[in-house]
Formats: sequence, structure tokens, C-alpha cells
Amino acid sequence: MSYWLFKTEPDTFSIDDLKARGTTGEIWDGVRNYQARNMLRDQVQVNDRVFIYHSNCETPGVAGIARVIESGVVDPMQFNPDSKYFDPASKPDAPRWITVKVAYELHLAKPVSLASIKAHPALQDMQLVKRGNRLSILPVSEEQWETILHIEGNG
DNA sequence: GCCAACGTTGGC
DNA sequence: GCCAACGTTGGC
Repeated sequence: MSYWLFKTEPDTFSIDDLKARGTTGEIWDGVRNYQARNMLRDQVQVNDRVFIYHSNCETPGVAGIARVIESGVVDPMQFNPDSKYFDPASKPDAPRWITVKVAYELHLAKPVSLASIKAHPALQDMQLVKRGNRLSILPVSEEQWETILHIEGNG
């Protein structure tokens, strides 16, 4: 089992929205970066745990945890001409964008802000805090996972 | 294959 | 809203 961090803009889709989906979960659609796609397609597996990270908002940070409930999911938005994620170059017999489905697990007792992650000595190697990081899917080590969970009384 | 122009991400 | 740091596109 592996650990990940998925970014989302809470104005568009937040941890609360994911919670509202319940055990049905949600397809993590809209990832249109090949490096992120490759991780979703090749490495993210069922039962992996995911930090849901809120970006582009007042207090960026880890808001909660989800679980991967299905892998190898074809992102349906690539075939939807009305979607901003429509990709006319992707063909149904050779879909370009593969993702996973996740389901809500919990909110952190207290969200862990990007500022507190940056301030923690044990988290300096996280790709999240690396300069110029823009990937929306990032691997998290077990040690980093536990460290974040124990910040400010979580876990 | 090079690289300038352009678009996007995302913290601040 | 600003802007640094990327990724992508397309002319050549």
C-alpha cells in the first residue's frame, strides 16, 4: 500500500464534496499532465491512502483523507465535448487519460496548512514544498504521512 | 530538435 | 492581481 497527495481547488471540488459522495466515491477526473497521469495509471492502487489537499484557497493545506476504491478508470471527461477537460485527440479505443476513483474517509481533526508543512523539519523533502512544484498528484512516504497526521494533534 | 510564445498552476 | 516556474505548442 502506498500514500499519495491529490490537490484540488475547494471552490471546485472540496473534501466536503467528496464526503457528500459517500461510499460511492468520485472519479478523480481532469488531470491533464502526463507525469501525474503516469502515476495515476501505473502506481496508484486500490486501498492506497490519499491526502486531499486544498490549493488555490485562503489556507492551502491537507484537509482530509480518502481511499482509492478503483484503479485504471478511464476519465470520462476526455470524451465530453462540453467539458473543459475534453481532449479531441483522445480516442475511445485508446484513451489517453486514465485515473482512479476515491472515496471519503475522514476530515483531519485540524487541517494541516502548507505553512506548517514548510515549517516542519521532517517534511523538507516532500515534493509539495519543492520549488516550482506544480504536479497535482504527488507521492508521500510513510514517514511523511505519519508526521503530517501527528501535527497539531491529528491521528 | 530547437526555442520562443503562450497557457496554467498556485502561493502570496 | 501578481508573477515565478513550469508544461505545451508550433514554426522553422
